[in-house]
Amino acid sequence: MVYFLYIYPMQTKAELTTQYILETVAPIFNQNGYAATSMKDITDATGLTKGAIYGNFENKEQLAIAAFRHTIKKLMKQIGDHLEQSDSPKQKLYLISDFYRNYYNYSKRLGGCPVLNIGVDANNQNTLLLKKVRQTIEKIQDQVAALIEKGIEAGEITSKINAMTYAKRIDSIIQGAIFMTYTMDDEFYLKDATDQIDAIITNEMSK
Amino acid sequence: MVYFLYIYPMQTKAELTTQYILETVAPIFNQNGYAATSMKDITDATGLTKGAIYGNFENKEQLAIAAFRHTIKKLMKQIGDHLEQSDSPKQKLYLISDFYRNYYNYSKRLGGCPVLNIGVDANNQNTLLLKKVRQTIEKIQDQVAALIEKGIEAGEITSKINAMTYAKRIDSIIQGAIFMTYTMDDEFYLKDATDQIDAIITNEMSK
DNA sequence: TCAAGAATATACCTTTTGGTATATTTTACT
DNA sequence: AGTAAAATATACCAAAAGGTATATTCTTGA
Repeated sequence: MVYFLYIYPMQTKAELTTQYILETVAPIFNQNGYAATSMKDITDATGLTKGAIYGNFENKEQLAIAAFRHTIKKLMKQIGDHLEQSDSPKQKLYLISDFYRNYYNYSKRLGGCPVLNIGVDANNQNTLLLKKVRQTIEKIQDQVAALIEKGIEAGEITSKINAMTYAKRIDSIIQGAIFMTYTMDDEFYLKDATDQIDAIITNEMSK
Repeated sequence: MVYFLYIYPMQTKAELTTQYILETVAPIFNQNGYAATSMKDITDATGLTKGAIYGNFENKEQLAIAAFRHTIKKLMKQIGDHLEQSDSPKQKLYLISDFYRNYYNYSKRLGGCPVLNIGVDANNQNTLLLKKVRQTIEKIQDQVAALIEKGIEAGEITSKINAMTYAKRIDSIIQGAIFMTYTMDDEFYLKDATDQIDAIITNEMSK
């Protein structure tokens, strides 16, 4: 019995199993969608039985929700880490653009863009999941808008623009480029869109 | 027997049934996605039995493909009709923007945007359906690019821009706005995006 | 109007679905 | 080390899935 191993992580074996299930299952739900993912897909991928899955999650829907949250958490952390390269709000805006420039390769590991995939999949299908997607989009937009506001306060960005309008506009452009890049399997869209966003920051938002 | 009734439409009763099935089923597939639409959903919605459905379509997949084509045909006709309001290529570009400005209300009747919904749904799921979506996107972009080229020839649009680049950029912006409008149930995105496209036509594309 | 052929309905099949009760194993703490 | 509790596996369930063979009904053209 190696007791000390359990002291620092403060995780029981069961909690690790829950995390393992989410890590394994999240990309599958993201890629296939809710209805197209069966419990057999899940047991096959994890190597666990239904007993184990249903011991950790109430049902398929709750598992899908937890899986989405797991992916979003990872994604948000990744973006946050990327933004630490600069302290300037304006530079952080460029860094957001920079993050999405290479988003195709990165998000493939997640099973695609969770916001796009689950957003479309849940629309008119799963109310709870759609709610989570909306919360995520709102959170991202709030953060971008806050960054713009900070830039205005810092004198880097012109006060003539409306922060939330630009946050929504940038978000919308990025989501469109993600959809096009995936559907056409062509990175042109993400490269071009991020170029355009850079131009917006430089030409419209800068003082 | 009212023979003349069948002279002009040149459609047998069976052909009308096929059309009726597609008209009824297309919005369901579009809204729910392929996997989440069951044959029971289809028989319930049409009031027909499996015998009738499978008499008219080989299987569920072929029905879904035919349904997608049916919706796209309707959509493309609608756009084409809308563009007839002007002969000027540049004005036609404004009309495309104008069409998508009110796309939320219009596309709801189709069960959502077929390009977005089926595009995301078919990605990594259904090869044939994804192929059809790609063909549709390419067709739309080719038409927009052709319009820009014509505008350049007519001296309405500057020859400095690359037609296909702008066609893809506009398409990507629109798809993003459609996704955001549906997911957030907020027409701001489509209104703002079409405003931005108008600005691009006026400020970047005009001579 | 009637017969042949086409279209549709009925009844059924196998497989898979999400989910669960219970048996077994593993974990964690004294 | 032993035991209670927690976690996981096994075996099963009813319902729903996509699909089909066959019976029935409807269309069509002579």
